[in-house]
Amino acid sequence: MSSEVIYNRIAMLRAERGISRRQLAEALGVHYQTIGYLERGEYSPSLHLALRIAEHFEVAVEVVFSTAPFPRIGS
Amino acid sequence: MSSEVIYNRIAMLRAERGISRRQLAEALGVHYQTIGYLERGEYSPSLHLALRIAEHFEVAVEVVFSTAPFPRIGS
DNA sequence: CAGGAATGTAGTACATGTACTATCTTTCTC
DNA sequence: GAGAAAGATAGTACATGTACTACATTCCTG
Repeated sequence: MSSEVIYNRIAMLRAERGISRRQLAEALGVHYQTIGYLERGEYSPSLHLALRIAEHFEVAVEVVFSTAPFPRIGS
Repeated sequence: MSSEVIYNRIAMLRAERGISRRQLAEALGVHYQTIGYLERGEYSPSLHLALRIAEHFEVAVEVVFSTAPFPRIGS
């Protein structure tokens, strides 16, 4: 029961960098559908994958993932 | 195959604060054996648990977990 | 219109994370 | 020495994360 929702900004970070899910998946070495599942919130990644995603975007884990919803862009 | 090793400093943080595994487990709402498994490296936590652990110790996720081994105390 | 790129949906299969119980050591303290 | 506290080991059961395949949809471009 580790079932609380985790919010993420993968889609935003991806949009910001202008890369597709497939490109991100390839860079991370995971299946491209896995990125889709994460962005849609169907489940949250393992810690290992989360660390690699944050590392790939060169940000802290908390910048990408949070137990609380991220604020909208206009603060 | 999210099977790469993740290192953690849970035992150190716990020692620093002088709390037992059971106390930490209780504070986090997980089974005390789960903390044991994590400290022994038998597996790494879910992202949700990792976020809660970092939050509990009031540090960033990367302070507690890393894909690379943590340096020993005498740097 | 044909075709490709990006995304969504559906479903199977397998590995891993977590809970839980029980038993064992070791260490500390009375 | 008895008992408690902390930790280790072993094993079962179940939920979730990831891979993978196939197909549908939308949008863009030649």
